[in-house]
Amino acid sequence: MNKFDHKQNEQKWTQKWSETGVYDTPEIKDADAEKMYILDMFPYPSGAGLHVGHVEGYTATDILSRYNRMKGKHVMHPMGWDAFGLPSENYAIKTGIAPRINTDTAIETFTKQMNAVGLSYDWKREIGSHTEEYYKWTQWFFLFLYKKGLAYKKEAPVNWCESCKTSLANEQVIDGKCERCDNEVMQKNMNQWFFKITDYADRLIDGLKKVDWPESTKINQTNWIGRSEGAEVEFQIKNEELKVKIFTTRLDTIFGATFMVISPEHSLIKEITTNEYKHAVENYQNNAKKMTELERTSQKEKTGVFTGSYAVNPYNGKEIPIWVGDFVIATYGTGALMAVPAHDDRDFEFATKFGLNIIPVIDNGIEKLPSHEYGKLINSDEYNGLSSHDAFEKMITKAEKESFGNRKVNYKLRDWLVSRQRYWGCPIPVVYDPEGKPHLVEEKDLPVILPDDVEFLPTGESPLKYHKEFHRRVEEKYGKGWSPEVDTMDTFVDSSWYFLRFADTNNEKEFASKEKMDKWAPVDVYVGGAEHTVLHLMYSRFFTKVLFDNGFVNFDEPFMKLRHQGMILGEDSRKMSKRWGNVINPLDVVDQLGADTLRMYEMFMGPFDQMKPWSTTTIQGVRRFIDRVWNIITGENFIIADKDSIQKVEIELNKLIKKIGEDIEAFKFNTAVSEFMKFINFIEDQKMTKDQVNRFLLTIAPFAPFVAEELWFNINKFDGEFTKSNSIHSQKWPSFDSNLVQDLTVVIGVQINGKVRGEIEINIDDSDEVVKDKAITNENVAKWLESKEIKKFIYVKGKIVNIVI
RNA sequence: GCCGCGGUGGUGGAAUGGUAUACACGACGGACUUAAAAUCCGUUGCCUAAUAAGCUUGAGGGUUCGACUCCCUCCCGCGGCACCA
Repeated sequence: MNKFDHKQNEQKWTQKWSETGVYDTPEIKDADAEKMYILDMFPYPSGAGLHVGHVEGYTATDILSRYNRMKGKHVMHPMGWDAFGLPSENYAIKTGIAPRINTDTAIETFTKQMNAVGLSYDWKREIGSHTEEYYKWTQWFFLFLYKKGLAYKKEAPVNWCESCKTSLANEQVIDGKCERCDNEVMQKNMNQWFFKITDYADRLIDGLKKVDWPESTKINQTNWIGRSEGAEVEFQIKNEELKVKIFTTRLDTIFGATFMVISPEHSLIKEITTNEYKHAVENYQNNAKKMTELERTSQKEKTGVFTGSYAVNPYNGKEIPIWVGDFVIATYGTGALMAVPAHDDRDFEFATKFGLNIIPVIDNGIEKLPSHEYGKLINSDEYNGLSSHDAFEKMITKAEKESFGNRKVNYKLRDWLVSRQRYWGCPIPVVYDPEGKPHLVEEKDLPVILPDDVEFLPTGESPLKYHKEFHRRVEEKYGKGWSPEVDTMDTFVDSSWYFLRFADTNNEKEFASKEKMDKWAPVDVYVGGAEHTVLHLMYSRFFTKVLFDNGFVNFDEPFMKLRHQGMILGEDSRKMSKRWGNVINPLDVVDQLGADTLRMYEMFMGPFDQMKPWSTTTIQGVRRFIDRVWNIITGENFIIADKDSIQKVEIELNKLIKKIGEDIEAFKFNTAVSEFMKFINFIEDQKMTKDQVNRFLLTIAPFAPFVAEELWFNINKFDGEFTKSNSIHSQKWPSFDSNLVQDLTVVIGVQINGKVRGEIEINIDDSDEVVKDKAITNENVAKWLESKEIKKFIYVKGKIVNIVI
């Protein structure tokens, strides 16, 4: 058996495709031409190079892109680099190699590897978030958001690792610990820049209705935003002019409020604490301050201290003690809550520990307290007997009328902190005057250039702080005493708009022209890992909505259809990692078995979005399949003259073409590959016409572009000259004849009382009577029917017969 | 704890109301070979002498002529959020 020479062919075709521009994005001149924007989440170019997980997602979008090009759509399928980021900076600290140098090296490697896998990117549209041409516009977005009132600076607590001497992003805090050194993360107040994403909370929830995304991703985002509807109610402090405001979603339970708890950071603590309890409260506050987030949330028991003060319930005038407890979160709601121990777990725990009253006020048929279900009110004076819902309405009406409360919606979502005390990121386009007041850099002066020659000092502070030229630039322009912002932006800012830049990569006047964005955006199909279900996807949606509101784009959701690839595990079913020694390098696979094999194997492994382990034996089977395709088609006398078209082959080929098209569109690549295998099993002892072979090759071309191109070229010759227009990847997707894909005769099962007892061959148009006759006279069926009465006869057309006896 | 996804042969999986186990891997038997590899042919859910009967989609119940598929209860695994009032 001959083998497909993957090494020689892959090298040859990669070069020819690139030279002839087979994958260039077409210019849309014809306004009616249907466009298709297919995008992968752009990768961080790490020194480790491409891994098999990348290849899975990229192969899927590649198949989709090739298929849609063949379907005559104008496809844009670009690739770029999310190049700023911490790993490169850490590597630089360790080795002294500047981030720009190791990043560019990694990009070169990635590009080579992607080409080796046969990915059909339009490299003419390549972008990198670390280039001046790109980050000029990232800075422009900062100015834009500021001008729209959506960027502001304030002092706020940030995650701080004392050992690394740096602030950390939320996503770099794993279970309360620093991801790099495993030290517990502290909260530290710093003056930081924020984007006001909370203004868009409701629209970020509502917009999810109109996109085709995995349900779990939508739910994750909705939960992250954490909208909850309730009420704010003010409680008067007994014997004081002060009021404490609480937030509750269960106003209906307010008659069951037997105490109040406020967070240790609450601003009123000083004023309401009585002398008797002052010492204890201050102690408690100091303790809370010292604790890390992790210590505070992982305490087994509730803790708290009494302030000595009482709050007056506005509904019944009852006085309830005010406690301080660290389970109350200062930044959520009002930082104070009314505790209803009969109907809330935490309040119940707290009340039990400190011997506070527990009064049930909801009858929901559950004996055991605490009970959360809604029900009818009890122990609630004039509200007794009302449903929870009606009571809420009546109570809120009273509160609004007497102005001690109002309806309120709260969100878990916080504004987006974008300042990072790091070097390898996009500089924030802000300068400070001698008084320390911030001023925006003017648009015409962008970009604020990130210097390359920084020193990495062991202090952990932003290296830009000590870069003399970076400061001198500002003083020269603005005057003595002026200084630059030395923090850089979160890399998620870079990736919040990159998909728009692809539409117009060389634009020097705008981040992208409206005309080109209208043509290409939004992204039609977006593929990437499930680890981005919240942050990147939500930030991009936020940016898009701001642009929509300001007339830059005519859509307000950036990614219409989204799919996540499942993680590929090591052969031992563990996550691939150096530690387990189970890492598969896709380039080794390309070298040994070829790119077509790697691509088809990764598609064959299982459902696209599911986690699945690598198998070095199963992939051999896929290589065998590629070799069989090669052997059969190059075999002597396999291809027969056109006039002798074989009907049997024609039917199977038409079915194949139909099924593959459907599977690609449904992201069911695993079943598509098995269909190809079935077809090859079938065709082995058949012959095909040249036209049939061509149509088969066209169908498999998106999956195995190298072997398909080689066979296509060998069969069709083209006078030995390869051009863009005679590439198999420039051809039309074959059509199928719907009359041929419908079987005329089928074999169906005959069941008796639901158990299959025999099978019969029927004509698809056979009448019920004919089928019944065939069924009951069938040998295997007849013996079960002897001396039995047929109670019911069911025939589902072309599917099954069931006889009830 | 809450929310979501999943559980099918020895293994990855197919089938989303109609013949469960397609396709592939592995295993076993055979051909070719001095031999091995490669390749090719056959068998392969369990039980069984059997191509007979019976059993089988995490467990139990229900709806239906018919359930991997729909409904209820429970168990297990994975992911996300997590003292959010």
